[in-house]
Amino acid sequence: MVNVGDFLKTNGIKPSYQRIKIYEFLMNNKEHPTVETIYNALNGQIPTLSKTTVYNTLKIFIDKGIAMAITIDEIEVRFDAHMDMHGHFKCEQCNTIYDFNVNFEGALSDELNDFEITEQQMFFYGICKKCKNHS
Amino acid sequence: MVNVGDFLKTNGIKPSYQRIKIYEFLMNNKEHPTVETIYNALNGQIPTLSKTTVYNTLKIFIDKGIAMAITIDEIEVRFDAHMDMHGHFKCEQCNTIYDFNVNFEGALSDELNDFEITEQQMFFYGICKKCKNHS
DNA sequence: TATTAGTTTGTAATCATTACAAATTGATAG
DNA sequence: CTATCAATTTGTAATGATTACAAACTAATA
Ligand SMILES: [Mn+2]
Ligand SMILES: [Mn+2]
Ligand SMILES: [Zn+2]
Ligand SMILES: [Zn+2]
Repeated sequence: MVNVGDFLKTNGIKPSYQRIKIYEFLMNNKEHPTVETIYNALNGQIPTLSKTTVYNTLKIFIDKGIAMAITIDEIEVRFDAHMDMHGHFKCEQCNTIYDFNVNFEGALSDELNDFEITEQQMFFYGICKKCKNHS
Repeated sequence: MVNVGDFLKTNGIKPSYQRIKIYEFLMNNKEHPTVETIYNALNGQIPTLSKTTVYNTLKIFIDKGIAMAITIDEIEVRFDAHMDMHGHFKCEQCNTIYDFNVNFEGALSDELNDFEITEQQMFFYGICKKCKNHS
C-alpha cells in the first residue's frame, strides 16, 4: 500500500489522524484485534482517543468495505483489514485466531444460486498445533 | 427421533420438563431461534419458566454436543439443534437465516493438518431470493 | 420421613456496544 | 485573518444480552 491516507480517500473516507492510525494498526496486526485491543494500543500515541471513535471508525471501514467484523468470539467482535478470502480458526485453549486459505469452488450446493452473497465467513474451532504439542 | 427424554438421557442430560420442551422447540424450529424467542414461545406452556433456565439449558446442550451456538448475528446468539454439517445464510434485509448444504472436501488447504478441528461454521451474508424478487 | 443432590427461578451485576450531545477540528467564504 | 458551517472526536449515559449468585423447589435415595 502506497499511502494509507490516499487509500482511505480512494474509498470515500476522509483520512483523519485517528482513522489513519486505526487502519494502520489493523493492517499491521494479524491478530484480529478487538476494540479494546485497538484502543489500548493507540492510546499511547493518541492520549485523547475515545473508545467511541474506535467503534465509529470501524463501522465506517466496514460500511466502505475495507475491513470486516469477525464474530468468531461470542463475547467481543474482532476486526480484520485483510479482505482477501480466507477462513479463521479459533483455538479454544489459547484463544489465538489463525488465518487459513480456503477455496469455495465446488464446496457449495446450488441452493444459493438465486441469492446475492455479499460476504462469506468460515469459522473453525478446536485446538491449535501449538497447544496440542504443548499438552 | 423416538423420544426426546430418552435422547437427552443417552447424551448424559437428565430430562427435566423444561429441558425436554426446550429441546423439542429447537428441533421443530428451523428458524435458529434466540434465547428471547425460545423463552417467549415456551412461556405459555411453562408460566414459571425463567430466562436463566433457557440460558443454562442451552449451555448444557452445547456442552453435550446436541446443539450449537450460531454467532452469525452480532447482537444475539442463535441456536440450532440440527447438527448435520450445513452452512447458514443471513439475509441482511429480512434477517431470515437459511440453511444450505456444503461439502468441505477439497475446499481446505493443508494449513490446518495438525490442528484438531472440533467445530466448523460457515456464515454467508447477503440478500435472499425472496427479498431480491420483492424489491 | 429425612437428607441430599440436582434443577429452576428471580434478581442483581457485568460488560460490550450504542445513543447522544457537547467540544473540537477542518474547510470554505468573505 | 475571521466568521461560519459541517465533519469529526470525545465523554458520559443508556441499552441490552449474558452471567453470577443465592434462594426456592424438585427428585432421588436411604
Ligand atoms: Mn483474518
Ligand atoms: Mn441451521
Ligand atoms: Zn492454541
Ligand atoms: Zn430476505
